[in-house]
Order: sequence, then C-alpha cells, then structure tokens
Amino acid sequence: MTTLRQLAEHLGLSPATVSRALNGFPEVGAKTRARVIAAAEKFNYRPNLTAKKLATGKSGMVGIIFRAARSLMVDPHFLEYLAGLSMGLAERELDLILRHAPPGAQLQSYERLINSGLVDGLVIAAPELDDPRIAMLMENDFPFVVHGHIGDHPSYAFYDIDNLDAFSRATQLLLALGHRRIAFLNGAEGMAFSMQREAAFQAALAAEGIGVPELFVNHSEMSEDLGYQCAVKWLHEEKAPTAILCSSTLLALGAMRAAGEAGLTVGKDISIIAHDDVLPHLRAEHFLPALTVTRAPIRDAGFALAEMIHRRIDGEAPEMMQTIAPVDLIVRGSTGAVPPDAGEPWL
Amino acid sequence: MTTLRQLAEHLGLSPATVSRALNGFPEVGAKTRARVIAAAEKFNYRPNLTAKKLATGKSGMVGIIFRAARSLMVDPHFLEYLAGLSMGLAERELDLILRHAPPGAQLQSYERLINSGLVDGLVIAAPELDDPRIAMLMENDFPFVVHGHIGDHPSYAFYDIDNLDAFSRATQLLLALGHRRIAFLNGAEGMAFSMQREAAFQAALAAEGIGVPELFVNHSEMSEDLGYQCAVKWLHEEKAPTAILCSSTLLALGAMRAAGEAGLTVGKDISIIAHDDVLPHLRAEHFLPALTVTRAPIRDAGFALAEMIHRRIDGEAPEMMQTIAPVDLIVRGSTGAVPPDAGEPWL
DNA sequence: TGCAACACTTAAACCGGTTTGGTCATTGGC
DNA sequence: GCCAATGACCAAACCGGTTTAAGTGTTGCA
Repeated sequence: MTTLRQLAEHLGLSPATVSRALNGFPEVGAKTRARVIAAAEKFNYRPNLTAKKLATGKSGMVGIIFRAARSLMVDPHFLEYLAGLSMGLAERELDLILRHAPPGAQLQSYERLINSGLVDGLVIAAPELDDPRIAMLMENDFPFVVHGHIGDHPSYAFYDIDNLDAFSRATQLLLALGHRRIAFLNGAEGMAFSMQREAAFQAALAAEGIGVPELFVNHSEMSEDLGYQCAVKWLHEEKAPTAILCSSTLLALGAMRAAGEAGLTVGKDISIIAHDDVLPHLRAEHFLPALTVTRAPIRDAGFALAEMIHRRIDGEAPEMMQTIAPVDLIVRGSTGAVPPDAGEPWL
Repeated sequence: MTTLRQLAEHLGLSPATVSRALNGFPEVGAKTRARVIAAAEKFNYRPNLTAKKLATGKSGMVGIIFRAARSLMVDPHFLEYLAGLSMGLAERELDLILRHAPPGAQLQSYERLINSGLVDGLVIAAPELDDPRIAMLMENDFPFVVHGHIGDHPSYAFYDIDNLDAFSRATQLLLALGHRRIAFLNGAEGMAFSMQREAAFQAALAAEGIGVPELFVNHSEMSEDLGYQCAVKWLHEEKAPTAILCSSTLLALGAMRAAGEAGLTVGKDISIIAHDDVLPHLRAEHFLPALTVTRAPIRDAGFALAEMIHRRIDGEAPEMMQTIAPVDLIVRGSTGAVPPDAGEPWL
C-alpha cells in the first residue's frame, strides 16, 4: 500500500502538493499535476480512507440499522430497498454500513453509531408516531432521511409512495367492478403505510355508502402463508368476500393459493388486487392469472434516499426533500366483475 | 462529542493514561481506572472509531461486495445470509460495509476496497473455478472467508453445506419411493453448489442404473416463475416426470403451481422435493401440501462466516476454518410413492 | 542510608491524510 | 528599475486516538 508521503518522496515534492494535485486544487502547476497523477496511477495509489476521514471529519459513509426479530429484515422487500440504496450510494462514492441492533436497544444503537463518528448520515425506515429516533437525530442536528412519513408536513427529509392514492384507486377499481364485499389483507398494525392504506380503503368504501366488518380487515406481516391462512378463514365464512385487496404481492400469492384450493377461479369467482413493491424473484405479471396491482418499485425508494442523504450531508435543508412518489395502477387478469349472485354488501 | 483529550484534561491526567485505563491495560492504578471509567460514563464518551482505526491499523469493519444484475442481490436468500452475517458481526463488535459493484468491475472493486484500508477482512460468496478474487486476496495476504467452496481442499477458510449428501439423500428418497423419472430444477449454471448438487443427483441415479435426459435438468436462477415455466414445459411432455427435485423452495413453489394447474395432486400424482435455505416469509412447512426438503438455514452460514472472519482477522490460519455443515432431510407431504402406471424410466 | 526494583504516569511520536500560513521566484505595471 | 501581485510549492499543525520510551515517586532490601 503506497502512502501519500511515499509518493511525495518519490516525486521530490511535499505531501501537501501531492494532496492538492490529486484533489484538483487550482494552485498546482499543470505539469506538476500531470506528473503526480501519472505516478499515482503507476503505483496504484489509493488514499487511505480512514486517514482522509480523520483529517476531513467526513467519513463518506452512511449507516442503516435494522432490527432482526419480526421486522424488516425477514421481509424480502428490505433487500430490494437495500439494493437501491447501495447502488445509489455507490454512484456518489458513499459507502453503506449495515448494523444490526437487538429490538430492545434501538435508540441506544443509533446514539452509539452517531457518537462514534463512523457515519456522516443515517437512513431510517418505518417511522413511528413521535419516533424517538427522529427526535434524537433532530436534537443532535445529525443528517438523516426517512423511508416513509407520518403526518402532513414532517420536518425531515423523506421518500414515500402515495399510499392514499394507490389504495383509493385500487378500492375504486373493485367497486367499479361491482364488488361490495371487499376484504383487506393489510401490513402490520401500527406501521405508517398500513394506516394510510387502510384510511384510503375505508374512505373509498364509505364514499360508496358501504363498510367492512373488522373481521375482514387483517393486519399481519406480509408473507405468503399468513396471506393464505387468513384467506382460507375468510373463504369459509358464510358471506365470503368477493374481492381481496392486499398490501403485498406475497399476501396475494397466499390468497390466490387459498382461492384455488377453494375451487374459485381468480379473476372470475373472486378478484384479487395487491400493491406491488416489485420483488424480482416473484413477479406479479407471472402469477396465474397475472395479478392486478398498484405498482411502485421499492428499489426506487432506495435510490432516491441515497441521493437525499447525500444532499443532506452536504448541508441542504430537509424541507426541499420530501417526495411522495406516484403509483401506477396496472389492471391484469386477477380482477373481474363481481359474480352475479354475490353482490350483497356486508354493511 | 467528547474527546479523549478533553476527558484527560478534565481528570488532570494524560491522554495516555486515560486511553490505557479504558482499554484495560494492567499498568493503570485501580482507583485511577475507576475515576476514568466513571468520567467516561458521565460524559458519554465514545472513542472516535476513525481515529482509533488510524492509530491501530484495524478498522473493525468487514466488507461484502455484491453485484446487482442477475446475481445474489435479486436473490432473497442473500438477505437471510446478510442477516446472519450482520448479527454475527455485531456480537463481535464488527461492522459490515456493504458495497455495490457493477458486474464488469468486480475484481477492481475488491482491489479498491482493500487498498483503501477501509476493511480488515472480506466475505465473498459464490466462488468460481480459479476465482480471480480469491487469487488476488491470497496474493495480497488479505483476510477473507468464502461462502461455498470448490475442490476438495481449498486453501482458504470457507463455510458450505453438504450439498453432495443432501442431494444424494433427496434423490435416494425419490428412488426408494419408486420414482424412475426424476427431473431436476437446479440453480444457475456454473455455480459451485449447482455443480455439486447435479453430481450427487446423477450419481444417485446411476447407482440405480438409470439416467435422465438433458431436457429434464434445468439450470436457472431460483425464482418462482422460472420454476413454474420449466415445470409447465415438462408436464406437457409425453413422458412427464413423476418427481421433481428442486434446488430451492422458490422453484418448488413454481413447480407446485404448475402441477396444480395441470390437475396433478402433489404428493400423489407427482412428488416434489427441494432444498430449503429457510426463507422466513415463505416456509416450506406451510406449502400445500407441506414440502419435503433437505434443510440448512442459510442464516447459519452468515453467522458462521462472521465468526470465521473475526478469527481470520485475528491472524488464525484458514486451514482450521473449513466447515461443511450437515443438512437435514425432512419428509413431509409433497413426496409419495410413484403412481402405479408411471414407473418407466427415461433411460 | 543508599540503591535497585516496582508501580504508575507522562511527553512525544505515530497512523496517513488535509489545511493553514508561509516562502521564494517570477511576472507585470508604472 | 522598483515594488507589488501572482503562481507554485513547502513546513508544520492538525484530526483523535494508541504506543513507545522516558520519567517520577514509593517501596524493599542490604
């Protein structure tokens, strides 16, 4: 490993000049700069990032903390999110440090990470109401960005999708097809996005003058078998739903399995629609029948947040960085007109 | 942010003594140490990791590089692997830095990362025959561990599962049930594990005096729809397989969908068995029927590799760290005796 | 009492970069 | 021809820890 000093000595220059030459400072002569760059190339010189960081005070790294149990990490969406984030950061020559924190010690983990000076900024996900992490970061004036948001005008930088619009339109589509008994396989209780989605769903139903019994709104993590189990239960009810709205394609996959098993043809006997975060290994368009979805690749969120945290680290104000991304509605074969004899609403 | 020097000044001690007191050196007086620790606590002192790293030469970080296109990152298994790794590292107070590299610039990315001095060690996955990354790391004498292995006695530290045993036993189970037309939905071509698995499969068949046409051994990435598509194709053949062996539960999920669609009852008309890396959101025991599998949680690999890289960084020799983990065979409902009229082997 | 050994503590160098505050030649204007 | 401005470079301080080598002050033994 070549050091700056070795390079300088070899060139008969001072470390200061070499440093400036490589970092593009104007006060270096053109031929000197050329010599320096050539030598750096030749010796395969890479500045020691640790030293650089200590000198500049910038680490060039952003942190992300995940908790293990019952959380994002078991959720395959997290991987796509991480992929986008990581690729976005790579473009900006930032590194991602991924740290695990036990569920009990969340806040403490964040504090340790920022106090250690290891990272310039943080990316956090799944904000809660009065999130203590956010409060702490604001108080310390530490740069961070959030995936998701709560409230109308939070004072932090965030990226979210338009959950309200997505689930309004999805519900309206089912209503327009004549469905009156629409069940909802939602995400985990208490998550911001779940709440937004349910609000949209309920509002769309209410606009049509109908409602849904609590039984038919399920909150759970988003996995295939939880979707399946819940759907099985619903399909055994006397007044079974004629349509199921799902917060995730994984839930929809389970629901479709339950429907098939119950002898129902999806898209005809029962309609299924889901929100699709786009998991490359499990694509909605390859479901059978192809799944009608509201679509917003979660990888995009990662990309966007990478850019945001970069700008935040550079000192830009968070108020300019609040994105609510639009969501596409893609109608495919899994939704169809309600069967003629099953139009009775529950409420 | 309190610094060591501030702490020292406050205590009326030199930075050297404070540093020693906090790091447990024996030459510090007991009462002095107590005072120092109390003060550190009080001021919420956290050593600046960057400075520490520069001084000691150890960064306390290990790196993992993933490539995006067509690779692990789209593979949900990677997430579980990452979870295990990250949790294992956290226990050892090591951090994980996750870097993305474009498919074309793999080797270069590894070189940059180790030259920058950012990480003490690397974890690499999916080794290839004569892997240039491994050659480079060996040459630079840089600590690294590998997920998977090639050849009988590689000279690096690695963790792998016993693919040969797993796929031998899986194939033998199907043979014992009377199956003679067994197709194989394998992982991507050229991957070490795919090759090992196919070798085991072919050897088990050969031991019974039978074979399998090339058509019925498919290599692909491990996703639900690729499994589905391939299985559909197979089930339309005149001499369709009576059993399908899968390299992943995702492939099996697709195969089961294809079977159901073709009107076949899984476990009776057709048997399906898979290797299960244990994806928490998609559990084999919740398939319908429950999936017979060879089982080895990939999260365990992450844990094990975290410990290994820690020991490698501490200077331990790689020869002592070569684990081939056993695999469980769990028989469930997706495998059953071959149907009476379909026993003819292909070859 | 004198000297060595021992237990603590400290000053200063170091890790490898960046950055401040010069120095020394040129160059240009008048 | 003189002085100031400019361009190109360098010495040294700095970031915040660790570590070596060099003290201190106290104790133990002759």
